[in-house]
Amino acid sequence: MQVNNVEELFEKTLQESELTKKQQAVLSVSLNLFAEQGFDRTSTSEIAKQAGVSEGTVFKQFKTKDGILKALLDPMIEQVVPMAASEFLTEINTSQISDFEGFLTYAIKDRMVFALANRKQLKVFVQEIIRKPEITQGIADKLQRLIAGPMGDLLHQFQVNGQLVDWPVMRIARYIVGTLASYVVPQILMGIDANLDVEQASRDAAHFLVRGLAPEK
Amino acid sequence: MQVNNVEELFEKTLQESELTKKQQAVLSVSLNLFAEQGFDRTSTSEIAKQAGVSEGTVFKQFKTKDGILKALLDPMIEQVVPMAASEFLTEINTSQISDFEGFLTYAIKDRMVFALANRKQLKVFVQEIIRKPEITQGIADKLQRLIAGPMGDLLHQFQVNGQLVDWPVMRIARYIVGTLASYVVPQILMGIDANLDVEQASRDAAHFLVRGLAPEK
Amino acid sequence: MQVNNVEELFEKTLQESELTKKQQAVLSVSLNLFAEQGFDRTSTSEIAKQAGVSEGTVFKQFKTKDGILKALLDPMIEQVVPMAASEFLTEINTSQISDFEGFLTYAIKDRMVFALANRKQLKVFVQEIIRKPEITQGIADKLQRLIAGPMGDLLHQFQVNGQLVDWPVMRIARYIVGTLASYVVPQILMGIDANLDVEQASRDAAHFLVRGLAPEK
Amino acid sequence: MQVNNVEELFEKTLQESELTKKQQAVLSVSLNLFAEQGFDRTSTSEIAKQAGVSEGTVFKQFKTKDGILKALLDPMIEQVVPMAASEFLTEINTSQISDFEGFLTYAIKDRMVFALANRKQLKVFVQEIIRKPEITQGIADKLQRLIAGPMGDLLHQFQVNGQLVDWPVMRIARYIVGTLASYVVPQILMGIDANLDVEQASRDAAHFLVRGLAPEK
DNA sequence: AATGAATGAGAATTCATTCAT
DNA sequence: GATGAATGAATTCTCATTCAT
Repeated sequence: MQVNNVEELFEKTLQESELTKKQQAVLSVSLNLFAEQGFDRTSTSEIAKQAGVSEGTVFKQFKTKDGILKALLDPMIEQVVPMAASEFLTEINTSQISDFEGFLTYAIKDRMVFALANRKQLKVFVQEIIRKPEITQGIADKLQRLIAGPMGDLLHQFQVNGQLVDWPVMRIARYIVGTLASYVVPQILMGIDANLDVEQASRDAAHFLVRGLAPEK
Repeated sequence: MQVNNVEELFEKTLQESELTKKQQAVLSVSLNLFAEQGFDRTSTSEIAKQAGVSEGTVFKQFKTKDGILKALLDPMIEQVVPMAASEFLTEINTSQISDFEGFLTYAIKDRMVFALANRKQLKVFVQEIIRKPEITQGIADKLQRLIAGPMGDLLHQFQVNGQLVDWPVMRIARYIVGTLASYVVPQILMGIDANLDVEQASRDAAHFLVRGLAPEK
Repeated sequence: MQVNNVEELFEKTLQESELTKKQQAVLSVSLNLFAEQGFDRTSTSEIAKQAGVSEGTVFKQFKTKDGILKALLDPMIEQVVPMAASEFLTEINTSQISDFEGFLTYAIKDRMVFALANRKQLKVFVQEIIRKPEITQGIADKLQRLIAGPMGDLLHQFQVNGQLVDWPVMRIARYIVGTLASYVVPQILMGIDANLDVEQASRDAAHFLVRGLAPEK
Repeated sequence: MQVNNVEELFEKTLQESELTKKQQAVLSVSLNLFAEQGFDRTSTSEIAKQAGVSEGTVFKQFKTKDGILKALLDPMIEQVVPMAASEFLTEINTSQISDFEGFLTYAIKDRMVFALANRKQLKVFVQEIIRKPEITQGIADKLQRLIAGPMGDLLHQFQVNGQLVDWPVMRIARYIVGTLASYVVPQILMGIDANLDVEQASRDAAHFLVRGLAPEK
């Protein structure tokens, strides 16, 4: 997992798609504009102008303005919760991490990298979440199932191990996510400047969590 | 501090204002619509219709659509950071709280109540923050000054007391805010249903933080 | 006839009217605003604000916005053409002016003073003329009747006298009016600064006209 | 120089532009409506309806209502003063007109034709001048420079020749313009009917001016 | 007579979307 | 696939006017 070159990750994914150069430009420009000024405040004509294509071209591939949004968010959404659940967790198991702090450090670093690599998409995504309550509910359900399911099982293992306090999994998950967010959210909202040392930050966060979540005497 | 009746707090404030009934209705309806569907997706004609007034009336008092937003957020914004700094902190000192966990419990409960009482405004406020980067920067600066200033001094006292780990204040503040947010953000995003037990939640959060932030042996 | 204090002439007329102070203020402010920015670009609320009255008051006396315009122009319109025809011309006869240049000097000076005293009203009036073709036609008819009637008779006398070239009265009137306008129009359009020496200007204009309109050898 | 077919001159210019038929219709209709009822009293929806296009189309090309006005006036404005100064005056010199009356006849006829060919635009232009004092000042400055500069030199030649009275150039220019205006302004204000015999009128005007401006004995 | 909140009919302008070329 | 002129519904905002107090 490389922390570098995270910036161009989206561009590479673009180039591997079947889209023409112009359609790629539309997506790329749209992502930047949506992140900067919001979906509603970005007009399709502005997208066309900045992408150097005609107004018609914007709609040729993506049909509607919402279609562009979907094309931007769908690939990422599938990675947020599911990847956390499947690839990510199995990778955990295979690497035989039985150490809670090690697990936390790894998991937090992984999600930090993901968040930074998809900073703009996440910003757009958060906008959408706020705007559409039905989405919010859907996300909440998925999260709850994740915490109750695979993630819960994992945490439960650490509780049985005597490495994790005996609180409800929901409460534990809350603190983990909150701590992760305290590093990631400012990065997403602020923009470029942010030179977050991911290695250090994930170790710090894990350290704090391990202490706060240690079994009570 | 009353946790109940939080819902009608805004309505009461409205009635004490100098606005006519109709203008109050405009503000009240606007807050709900902005929170539900976002500022950009709410048309002034929809506001007028739901408030039972003419379109002209909407603009008579607030001049522009942004004027309505300002009328909704300004009173609250002045309470977010400053109140945390002045009234709130002095109240802490006068009540002679030398106990870190006590301090945390009180502070967290206070901000939770504030957040729940201003749930809708905060939702609208968050939308604005995301939309206008210049605002974000302003908020960030204020926060940093708060943490470096009064809040930092307070935390430093606890460090000297031997009740708080010797990490940079910024890091400590990060975890406190992150933990608080982990309770409050879902409430803000979800809507009414969520019946958070503020007393219990603030005790839980403070307890977790005290363990995570205890001085290292 | 005083050339001085021409500025306050309208204000004095106002004070002699039966209008209340507030209604006078409405008229006075309206005249200035109409002259500066045009009738259409002046809103009744702006009038109210500048006049220091409520929006309702503006309509109490004058019923409609057009009513204000009418109240401003009517008194002046009755002086433009008719006065030229009646009071003015009879005064000429009684003073026994048989000298063409004397007549011209007097007549031009009289109309110059009138124009300068009613500068703002004339500006508003010209705007109206341009806007409403039906008015234009009415004015044109009146003028033509004046020139064919009393003014024509007068000019004809000078032709019989051998002091005026034997051209159609219409043509002669054209040059007289054009020459007068060449002094007055810039004053009306420009504003205050222009300090026209009415005495000198009327003598100059008359002198030029007498030479141009002298009988051909 | 053809006096006939002046009516369709604007239409021809339109067709030679790069505008689509619909955009041409917008301009053409706008010119007529602005001239008839004034800029402020003409709504963009009325323009759209009469031009047989959608409201969106009106703004696609010209961005704003003022943009339409600009598109109508700009081409003409560049001809009013400058052309009088450059093309026009040089043409005078090359044709070796040393006769003052000949010069006047030519110049007046030229400007009459120009005014009649741009009757509607001039009407709209005059509306603008009255409305925007800052424009008025600009025009006045240009005119003054023209009269002080090339036009003044020319007039001075005639004074040296002994063909022109020894008055200040400003005064002479005033009478020339006033006399020209006395023919042209009624045409502009009245509308179509006016069948002005340009040949005859320019000869008449020049003749009158030559007499009024002859050197004093 | 005066007030000023309220009205509602438009006004200019924007914008996602379509479609003939 | 790409273009860009054209669309028309929707949006924010203005303004003359009314009316209860």
